[in-house]
Amino acid sequence: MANSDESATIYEVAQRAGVSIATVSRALRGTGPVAAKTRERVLRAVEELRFTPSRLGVSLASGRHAANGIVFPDLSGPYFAEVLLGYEEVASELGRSVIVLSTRGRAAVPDLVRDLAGRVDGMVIFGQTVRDEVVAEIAASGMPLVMIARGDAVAGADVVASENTESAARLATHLLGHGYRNFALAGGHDQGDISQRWTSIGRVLAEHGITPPEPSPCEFTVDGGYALGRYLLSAHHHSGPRPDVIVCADDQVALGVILAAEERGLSIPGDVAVTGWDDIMAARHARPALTTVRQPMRDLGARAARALDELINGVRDTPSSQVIPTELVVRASCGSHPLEEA
Amino acid sequence: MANSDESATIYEVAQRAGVSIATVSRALRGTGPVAAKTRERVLRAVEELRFTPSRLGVSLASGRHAANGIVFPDLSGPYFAEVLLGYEEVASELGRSVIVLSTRGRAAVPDLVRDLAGRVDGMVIFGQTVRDEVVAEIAASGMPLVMIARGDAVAGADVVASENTESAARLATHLLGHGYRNFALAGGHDQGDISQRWTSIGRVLAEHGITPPEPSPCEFTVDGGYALGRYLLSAHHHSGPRPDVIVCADDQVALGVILAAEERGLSIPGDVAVTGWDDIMAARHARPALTTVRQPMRDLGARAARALDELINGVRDTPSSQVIPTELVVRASCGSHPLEEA
DNA sequence: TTGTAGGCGTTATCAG
DNA sequence: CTGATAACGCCTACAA
Repeated sequence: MANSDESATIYEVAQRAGVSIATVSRALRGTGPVAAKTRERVLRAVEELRFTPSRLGVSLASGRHAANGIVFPDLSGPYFAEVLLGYEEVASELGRSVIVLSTRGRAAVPDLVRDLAGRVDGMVIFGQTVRDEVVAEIAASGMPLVMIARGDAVAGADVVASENTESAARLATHLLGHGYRNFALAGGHDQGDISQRWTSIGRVLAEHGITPPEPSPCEFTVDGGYALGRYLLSAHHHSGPRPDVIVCADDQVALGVILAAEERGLSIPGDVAVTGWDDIMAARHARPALTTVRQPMRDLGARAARALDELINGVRDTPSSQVIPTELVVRASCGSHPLEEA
Repeated sequence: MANSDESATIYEVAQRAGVSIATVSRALRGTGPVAAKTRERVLRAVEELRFTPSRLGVSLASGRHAANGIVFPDLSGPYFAEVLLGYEEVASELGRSVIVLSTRGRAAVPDLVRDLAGRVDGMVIFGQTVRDEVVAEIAASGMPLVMIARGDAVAGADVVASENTESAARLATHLLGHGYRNFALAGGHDQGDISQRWTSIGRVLAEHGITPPEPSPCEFTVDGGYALGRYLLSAHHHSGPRPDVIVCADDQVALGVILAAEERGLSIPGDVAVTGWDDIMAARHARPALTTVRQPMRDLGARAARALDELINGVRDTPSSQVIPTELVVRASCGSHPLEEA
């Protein structure tokens, strides 16, 4: 078999079929009239040569990449993976390839994002991964844009986010119902979805005459939560009493805090209650099982993909904003539940 | 601001700088001599027009996509996410974009893979995601190819896998040391890395005079493990005695089996021991903590990316095969440890 | 040192 | 119905 390394071009097909390249293109794309007999000849030539149109040629001529990008702050942990899953699934169904970019640990993020922009027809960006200025530049260039989990809107971009304010208030209220009064907030963030939650929790606490604590910063990983947990639960570092509940920015942080508590010989929720956010797989299986707020991560990705497709195809001209509801998932880590058990 | 929607071309830059496009190209790519003064004019024009070379143009002319693909059987669960993380990180460092494709639930996989092949300079494919015939076709077309976690080799393709046979034997030996004799294997697979493990475990059992059990098929998810666990642990469905240890194909299955055991009122490891594979995050936090075999998932991705880069750049002409060692992680779910505690 | 012109692989617009 | 031919945006011999 003389397997040529390079794949055939439309010219070779045309020559073999004894027609012009225009006819080949028409026959293949059904974009114009072609005599049945001619089409057959073309198709046979295509078959024999195993011709596949070059993506580059198609894209250059049609002006479309048939691909879209997604920019993550990080790819570690279950949260982003789930979003990607939902995104890829829908994008693929819509006939679009997915190019992923993680900005984690990368220096020249703006350049990477610009490069990505040159490869796609539109992109999704997680809030707080790319400087506002760069996002604005991309948006201004006319690139269809969908922001995920971003607090403030960007001109011309769609927004898909999960609900934060109400669910955070529900969580706070639930914890107050358990009788906790000395809250600690694990995982600081001055903008984006997490800050929305802290603000909401702070408001509820204030309504109950409790001064909202300042969120303690930490990395959003198990290790980060562990380190912060050790700090929060050590007597040395605190003037006031030990917190009776630690509300964590996400489940990974919460798992780390639980580890730290165990190490200190503290029982959960007996000595200190812990809650997470997201409802990742480990939350359900943890010891104790983690009270958390379930985010519809796949749906987040899926909706972003659909919104982006609408933008790209010009189905919609006005930007849309979707907020997906979340669900409070009460498990053992926040204490026994007198209400439910009554 | 008259922000043109379309970005500038090299022609506009050339015109503004009062030079030819060839000079612009040379100035930008440093691919030929350019007078310092001329270069300056060009760079200023580039700046003013915010010119970014079109990827399509560059790729078409240079014959390179500066991108590579990766084909997953699925994107759910922590395993694939970790591999992707390692892969994207290295690929990005090497200046290559990453296009992901998940074949899960998709009908026209061969077409999707062919399309992907048209967008990249090389690709990584997980074992058992694409029919051998199609893989061979891609390889024969001259596309640099790296297979991950695939049992048998493909002509011309690199292979990166984690070690299975030895670690499975180690696991089996450890469990025999606990005194277990009635094994169940959860998660059937007739080829690929998982079948290697079963084979290895079977061999060790046989050496101890135990007839190796047939692996029970199930979906590789928590739900799949739960369903199978219910079956394996129900008296009705078994003529022989209940298994005293269930070795699972991966951690997710194991977590599901644990759930099923709990539901049946069986204690782990008291009534039945359970082991997983991979060491995903939930394994460490599960109740009881899961004995498992840690796979270096990020490293798997990272090495695949490097191997692929070598193939693409022709650094290597003979295919390489890497096997990454794994680590037996003994936790509570397989029983108390007299040896360690002695 | 710089410019001209051909090529990369399609699509699409015109004439025929 | 079909065939030239001009884009699309860039790179790079080859000439000047």
